Amino acid sequence: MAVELRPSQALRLLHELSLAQVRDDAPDLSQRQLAILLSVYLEAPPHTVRGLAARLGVTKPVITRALDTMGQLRLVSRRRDEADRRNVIIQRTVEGALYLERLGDLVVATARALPR
Amino acid sequence: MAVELRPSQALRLLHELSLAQVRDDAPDLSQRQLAILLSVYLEAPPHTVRGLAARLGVTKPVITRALDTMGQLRLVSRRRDEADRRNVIIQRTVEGALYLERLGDLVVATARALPR
DNA sequence: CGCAATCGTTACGGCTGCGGATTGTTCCGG
DNA sequence: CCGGAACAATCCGCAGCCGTAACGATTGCG
Repeated sequence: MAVELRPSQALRLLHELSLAQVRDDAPDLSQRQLAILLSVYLEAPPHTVRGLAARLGVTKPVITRALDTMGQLRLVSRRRDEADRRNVIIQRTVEGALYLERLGDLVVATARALPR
Repeated sequence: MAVELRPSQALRLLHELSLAQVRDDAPDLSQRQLAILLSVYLEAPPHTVRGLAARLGVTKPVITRALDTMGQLRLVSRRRDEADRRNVIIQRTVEGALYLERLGDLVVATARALPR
């Protein structure tokens, strides 16, 4: 067990985070998009459309569309799997890593400012 | 300073939370809706449409629409301010309190399970 | 070698939320 | 008492995401 947190603190944390997200008009990702992004960056590659769909419990078009959107934002990129050209490998990008780095820092800073 | 958390832990926390949210097909609120809900439940009343709009930095129709949606979900309710009948007072509900209670517990449980 | 299976994408109709402008009601100052 | 200000709701056209059902490309089994 690592992070001790009371329910009231948890809700305050979510509150501050949601306010921060809403205010700065960054291209706020949907819950699904964020889940995909975090899966790609935190779990071991390779990542495929089918694998992500199974991981999230959603259909494949959901993944394809989310990748379209996040690809335009340069948060992820796609590449054909040359070993099996039916597959598409989802890859990380510098912009995506930066996005998550700033997001992580925001959470840390917000958590640190919580009343005890 | 209360809650110590490293960036990698923060991202893992978000990852687990987003996966949980995506999987159970609960009526997942948008970021804005969540921000409104948390403002209503964590900040001191009374809450008005105008006040919430200013708090979030969005226009009033955004608040009205979000209240429509969350009102149908019974997460909040609306009442005319009898003192100034131009105002609408946003009120908490049992269902809303329960929703946030479960959400807070989920965050706590997820945080507790994070690797040190 | 052909044919079913797999994989990702696209097409379609529908739903929801958005911003901006407008409306109807209520309040208040002159 | 009345005209403007304040407030929330509604209307409008638009953009994004949804689920289902197709589709084209690729693979590998029989």
